[in-house]
Amino acid sequence: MSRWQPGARERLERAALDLFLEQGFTETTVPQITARAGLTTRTFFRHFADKREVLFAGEEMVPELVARFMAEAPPSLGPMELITEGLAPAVAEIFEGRGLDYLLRRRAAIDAEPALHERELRKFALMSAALERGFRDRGADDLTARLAAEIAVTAVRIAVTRWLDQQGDPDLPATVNQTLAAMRRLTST
Amino acid sequence: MSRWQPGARERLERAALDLFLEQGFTETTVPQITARAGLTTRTFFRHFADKREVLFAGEEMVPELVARFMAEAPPSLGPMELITEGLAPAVAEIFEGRGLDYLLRRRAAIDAEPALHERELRKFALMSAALERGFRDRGADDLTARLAAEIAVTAVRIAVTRWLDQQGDPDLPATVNQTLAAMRRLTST
DNA sequence: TCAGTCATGGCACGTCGTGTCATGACTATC
DNA sequence: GATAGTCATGACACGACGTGCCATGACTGA
Repeated sequence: MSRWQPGARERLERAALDLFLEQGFTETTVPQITARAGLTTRTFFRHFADKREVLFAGEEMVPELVARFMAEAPPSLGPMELITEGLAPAVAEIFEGRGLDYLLRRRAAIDAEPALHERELRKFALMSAALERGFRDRGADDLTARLAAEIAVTAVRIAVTRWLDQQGDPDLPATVNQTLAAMRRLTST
Repeated sequence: MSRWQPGARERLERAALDLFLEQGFTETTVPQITARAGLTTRTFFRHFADKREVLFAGEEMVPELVARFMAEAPPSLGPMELITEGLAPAVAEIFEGRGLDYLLRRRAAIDAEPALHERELRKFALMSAALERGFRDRGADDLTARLAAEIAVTAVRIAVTRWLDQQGDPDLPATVNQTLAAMRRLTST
């Protein structure tokens, strides 16, 4: 490249999100995205495995973050204690990387397209699997590990929804804790 | 048709599942499926919206079943009571339609292919949305309805996994109740 | 200067999924 | 029975997706 430009990935992500919101996901073709980004179709698929992945870049690392977070937590904590005490800050680290504005636009695109919604569900499933492994490594039995992991991601998923609904206020850790509290209240009914 | 044959859908479903297990989902082409079923490619896409749907036929009705089930339940029951008392039998009605053998083979195919796993997650998301609507119609506030719905489907998802792991014994309602009990025990820790 | 590496372009190709029209079997009605 | 309507299927063309392969040009290090 003769002159420097913002990285190809960023340009593709921006162009894709804009087009998805303008025209819809299905109506947007990969050549349209790459034309707007000043690249070719072949290059798009070198950066993203498929058309949806352009909205999910960099999320491969979430399982690793989760694994590290759990390995570093005090071994004395039981699964539920770990969730109620450690989940909120860890989640903030994962989800607050990009600006709220980007996240809201991204969610609008995802909500409008079942295929993207499915991909979002897979993201949380991967997070759950990482949590489950973590709990098992900390000595939990299989069922407890699975339950704790699913409860944790459920709380996170609901909290993220509410947090975005409220335009980011209160902040994500607080919303996670509120959601967890409401969950405990409900299940003890 | 001059001679009667098992319905086209059934033949396609059987052929597809067999091929997915023999060769994998990606390696199986739609023409291969239709050739084995004695039909043409165009006919496949008249019966199923895409290649994955051949393993998810008839599940559009689940939201309706859920809606009916909730409308018929005594209005006095709170969300959590409704889950602990009504979920198990309702789930059995939904999931025990086909033989255990089919369900186990189907799960093997789904577990081997992320794209199919995503579709499975969407099925549960639709169930959750139907439950959420039902809880709201029964007077629950938004957060409670969402939480109760997600808790219910989480329990169902885990119960189905365990039930299949155990080759169907104990039966699904019992497994759902065990799972719910374990969940309450864990969250009250 | 030369070799190696890396991102990109360009092209061919197989598969997916849809629109459209034609055909043939069954059904109802007269 | 003859006729018209409905329904499932076949056949074909086509656009979009995603991949394999090779060429090119920029940067890097000896």
